[in-house]
Amino acid sequence: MNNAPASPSFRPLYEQIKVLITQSLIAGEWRPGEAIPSEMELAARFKVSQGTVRKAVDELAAENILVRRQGKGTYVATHNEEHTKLRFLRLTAADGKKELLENQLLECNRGKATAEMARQLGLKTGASIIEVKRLLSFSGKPVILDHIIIPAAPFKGLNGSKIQDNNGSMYSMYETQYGIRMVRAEERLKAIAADEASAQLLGVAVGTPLLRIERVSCTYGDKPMEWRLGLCVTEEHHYRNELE
Amino acid sequence: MNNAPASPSFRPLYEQIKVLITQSLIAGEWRPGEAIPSEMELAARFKVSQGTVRKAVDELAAENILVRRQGKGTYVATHNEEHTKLRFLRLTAADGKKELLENQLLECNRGKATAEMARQLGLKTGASIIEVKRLLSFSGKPVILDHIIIPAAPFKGLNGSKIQDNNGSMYSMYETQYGIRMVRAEERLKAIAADEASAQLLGVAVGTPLLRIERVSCTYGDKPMEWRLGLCVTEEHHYRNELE
DNA sequence: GAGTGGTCTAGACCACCAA
DNA sequence: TGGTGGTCTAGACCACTCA
Repeated sequence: MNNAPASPSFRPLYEQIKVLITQSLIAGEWRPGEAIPSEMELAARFKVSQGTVRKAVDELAAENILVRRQGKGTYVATHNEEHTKLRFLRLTAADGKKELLENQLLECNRGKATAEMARQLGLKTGASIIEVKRLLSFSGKPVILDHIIIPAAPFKGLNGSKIQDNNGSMYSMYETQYGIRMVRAEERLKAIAADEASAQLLGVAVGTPLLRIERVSCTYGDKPMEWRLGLCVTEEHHYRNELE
Repeated sequence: MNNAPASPSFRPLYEQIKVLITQSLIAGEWRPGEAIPSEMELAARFKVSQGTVRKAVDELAAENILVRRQGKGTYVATHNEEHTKLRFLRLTAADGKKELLENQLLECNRGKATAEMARQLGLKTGASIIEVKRLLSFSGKPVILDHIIIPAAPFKGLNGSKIQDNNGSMYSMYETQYGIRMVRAEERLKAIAADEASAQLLGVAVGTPLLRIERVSCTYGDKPMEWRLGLCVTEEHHYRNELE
């Protein structure tokens, strides 16, 4: 119905629709795993043509924020399903075999954000945080030692048992317990030598080369919500990456 | 003009157009950096509407195979321009500063593919290959020790001086000298300890943890064309990655 | 069969670029 | 000023899912 691109703010209509849909996701109007309204309904709601909604949804689907299912509808993407559960876990066995993943919780404490951590997570220095340490094992062998920090405010009441429930997927837990979905993450990888504490937990010799993965994960609107440091034994595993 | 999806092979028209465009790229009809025909011309050539061509080109642009420039035309993507030159190089300084990159050629030999290498590159065991070893330095400090293997057939006449010419970018050289563009790559990362030879060349102590990057790069049609093993000192650098 | 997303078309107008 | 890609619309028909 709106024939010309809106003159005041010159951004394409479909980008404005994208923003509106994202805002509804932030507001929790549709939770992870739920269906959003059909293209026709959205078109009516935003007073644009179906094609414009389609382009907005196409891009959100390309960003793994929505999932289209032909004949059924468009859904809010989730880390819960088998296929997408470990989407951010790039570590696989060298021989490509599928492995059983075990999760051992080591610590779960409250604390205050350091200046550096506050900067990473967009908080104020000294803000309340939750700190988790855990050990992930593949087929019984320790492989990843994780140190995870999240702001306490959005994750009220989080404790060790909630983490244990979701068979090791923190992202799955964030979604089902708090409706918070991580849509993007940035990682920095380095090779380091295992120190005494890490070596003992991972069952390797001190000085063993480890892959150090530092990750900041963001929810809708690129808002950082989790900082994570993983130390990985890469003797029998490697980190897969695709460049395009 | 074609109102119904073609009945014999049921694939969307725009996918067929994508294939046709890709074939022209393989055939070298348009070389890296050149403009391809306008959307209207392509639509006429393939006897479809402009919108269908647009969708095909959109996807090829999303895959970094084509580049659209509003008001000018659509171009074959390249590794030559400043912005895209080091697209596959994910290593950056820890402090984010820009650095001067130097390239020191160590070896450039002909050889025969081992069974494993032949498998990786889609060749027959014993096929002729070219083997390159080089050292990349950032601001004078050695950082990456590369071992590169490519099939000899498509790269006739390649030698050390051609590698030196393109200020260290092999991909740039492949394009300008042979019209072969790498569009995709798959990497496997591990942490290993520096052996004697690597340690000496990289100027670190034996046993220093190194980031080991194994990469297979593919040209149009996902045809593998280069295998590469990089050993990286990550004391002052890290490998950046974005997960979506 | 009704409803959803998926494809294709045709035509209008806008923004950008170069001559 | 003319050509290019970019946006938006409207309508037709196809493919898939489910009741």
